[in-house]
Amino acid sequence: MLRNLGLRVTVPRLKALEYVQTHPHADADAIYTSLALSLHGVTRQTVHGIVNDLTRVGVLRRVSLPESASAHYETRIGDNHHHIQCVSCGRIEDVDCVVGEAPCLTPEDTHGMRLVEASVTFRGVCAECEMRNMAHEALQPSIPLTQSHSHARTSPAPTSSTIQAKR
Amino acid sequence: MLRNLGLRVTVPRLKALEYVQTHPHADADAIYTSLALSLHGVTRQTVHGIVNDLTRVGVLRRVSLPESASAHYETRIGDNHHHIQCVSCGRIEDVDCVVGEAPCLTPEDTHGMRLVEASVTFRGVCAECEMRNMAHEALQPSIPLTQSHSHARTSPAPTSSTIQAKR
DNA sequence: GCCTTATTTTGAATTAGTCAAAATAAGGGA
DNA sequence: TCCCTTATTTTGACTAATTCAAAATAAGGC
Ligand SMILES: [Mn+2]
Ligand SMILES: [Mn+2]
Ligand SMILES: [Zn+2]
Ligand SMILES: [Zn+2]
Repeated sequence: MLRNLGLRVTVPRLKALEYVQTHPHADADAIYTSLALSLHGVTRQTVHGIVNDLTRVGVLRRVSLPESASAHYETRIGDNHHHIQCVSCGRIEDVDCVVGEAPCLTPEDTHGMRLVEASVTFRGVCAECEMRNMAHEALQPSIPLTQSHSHARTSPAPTSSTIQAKR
Repeated sequence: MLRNLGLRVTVPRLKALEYVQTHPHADADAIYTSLALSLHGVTRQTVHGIVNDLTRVGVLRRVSLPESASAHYETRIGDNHHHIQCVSCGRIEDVDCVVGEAPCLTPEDTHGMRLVEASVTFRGVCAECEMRNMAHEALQPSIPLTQSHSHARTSPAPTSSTIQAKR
């Protein structure tokens, strides 16, 4: 499978590929952690090399989301799909193209740019996090919204380049 | 303006704000470079503190794009707009909401998540880069697509979690 | 003008990832 | 099956963006 793409078949590559197949949207670190279990001396660099190679030849797709520090990888390629991510726990799920066909959105004004692609990411709160957050609210009576944020810069708030979605 | 938001009015804050107003989508480093010109001892930490504070109180909006390492900031807030970014030089322009109103997209299946927002980023190649690339192509005859990527991991290719856009 | 406390400065740490040279192993040909 | 070339992995160092924490400074209410 890798052979005819000009890549040598190695244990790290096979294990990494298998992991991503069973764990869609895994990031380099998750893959590394998994490989480290079975192989003794794998390093993060190895994993980065692997995902770069596999992405280049088209076996993997690199999924880079806004607000998300690390890149994620998946084997579901070829079909154009979007993603929805929980703003609380970071969990990612696939979302089929909203409009349908692959070319799905076009802006009014491209500012003279040749449009290459449109990236759509939905953000939300998953059921588990919703539940957990409710529990927390019960404990923390009412959040002091206009808190005069003392010394500590408390805001880990995920503000983003996003638009309100219809519900 | 900052005062009644509970923030003290300081020189770094005013300068940073002014810079972002005149340079939409500036990142922390650009702001820092600008401030460093007039103020002598400003540090990057100061800038990060400022953009965090201003983002928290809603004076700035943090724009985080896929494939983009650093966050960008703008004063155009409240209206829901998207962005188009040149994949070659990173230049960012505003794009009005494609669908119109603020709630603009909804996925078929939210996988049980409460939808919070939808982030849409267009990617393209700006006129200048298009021109520059053409010049390069003239020099580099035809790109050997199936290059047996020797030792060097050559791919700085910006693969992304995106969908092909209609042209 | 003083004092409290928010803000900035100083200094260090973290995370995701890249770069390059040396060691190792894949797999095509003998 | 063994060998050799060269791709891949390992080792080790480094960058960029950002955060954390303690000490120094300055805003602005009194
Ligand atoms: Mn996916
Ligand atoms: Mn904008
Ligand atoms: Zn969640
Ligand atoms: Zn450009």
